[in-house]
Amino acid sequence: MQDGAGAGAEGGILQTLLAACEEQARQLGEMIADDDPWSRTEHYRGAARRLQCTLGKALAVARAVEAAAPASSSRGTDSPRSAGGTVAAVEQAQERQSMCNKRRKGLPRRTAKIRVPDASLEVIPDDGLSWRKYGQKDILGAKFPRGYYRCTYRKAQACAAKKQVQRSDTDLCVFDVTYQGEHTCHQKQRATVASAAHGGSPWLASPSPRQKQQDHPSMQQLLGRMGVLKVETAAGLHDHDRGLASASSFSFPSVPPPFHHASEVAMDNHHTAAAAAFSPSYFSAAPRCGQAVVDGTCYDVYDYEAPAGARIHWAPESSELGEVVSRATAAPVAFDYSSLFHHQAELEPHQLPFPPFGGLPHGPYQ
DNA sequence: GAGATTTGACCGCT
DNA sequence: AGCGGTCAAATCTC
Repeated sequence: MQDGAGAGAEGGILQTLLAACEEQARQLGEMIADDDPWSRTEHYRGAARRLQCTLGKALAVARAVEAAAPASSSRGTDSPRSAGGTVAAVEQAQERQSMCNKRRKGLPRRTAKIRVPDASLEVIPDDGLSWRKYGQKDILGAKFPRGYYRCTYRKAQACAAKKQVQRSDTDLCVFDVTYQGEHTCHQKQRATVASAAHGGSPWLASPSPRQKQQDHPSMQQLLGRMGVLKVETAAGLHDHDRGLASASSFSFPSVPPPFHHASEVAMDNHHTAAAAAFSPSYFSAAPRCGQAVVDGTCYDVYDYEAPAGARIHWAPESSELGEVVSRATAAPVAFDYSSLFHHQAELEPHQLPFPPFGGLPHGPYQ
């Protein structure tokens, strides 16, 4: 392992830069939390630019560190990057736990981080699929237990899909959701959502899951309310109609990382000042791939793992910050959400931690 | 009573 | 040996 003074100095710089990123991201979050999100576009843009500037510096340092590190850096052992900053350290600790799980099972795993605005909330958005809890475990080093879920139709339709839900230690508003295996069942996701509106489907362990399901809109419900998708980029605004057809043409332009895009989703419901942003960003080792704010409830969706071959270039197998940064910098990509739906052989829509916009006219969601 | 959740015990991997 | 993942009986909710 490279442990030279140069790498150490770069690690210190990286730590400083990432700390600045964290602060700027926090400021951006505070702006978003303000009352009138629609009149603060310029503030968002300014904050995003500052964040982009700082992240650009951090990326340059990370690239240098990555270039200096051996190609075969192990993920399970200590690496020089691990001392590079608090974010990286936390992510690496999470990665260690995750890798322990990966070694156990060969099934593909995808991890999403879902943010809720209120740390007191005990449930996270329903993903539209029906899950049954089969276990809960206290995880070493984790403040919160991990819940184990599998598809409700495991026996009826031999569906092997599973997921694990664990609240983040560092941010009570964040839930780490790990999906494992694929849904081979034919459960009607949208129907599930409809049933949730009438009493809910079980999703998370909570004192009264059936009751609480009514109190929080599912991601499917959130997206179902979306009328117009306004994608705001540095070049301006683009409107997209709802539905799969739009999702198919929903492709962000290629811009230099780290702050590729900022987008907003307008809702057709007047009384819900709702906005959603989709911005693959790199201020976290787990890039956010989606966010929705509905009825004052904000949901961030991250995804930092993907099945091999899936066109999620910012989702390396290892979520070590250094690797994320390196790949993102070395090969800037146009994040193409449509690829998630086009390449079904590689990544089925129902494998996603959240449903496609407006649902699917065909396929597993029917 | 059916179906879902809880929870302690067990299994298997590292 | 320690830990994460799963099982299954007990319990809960509707």
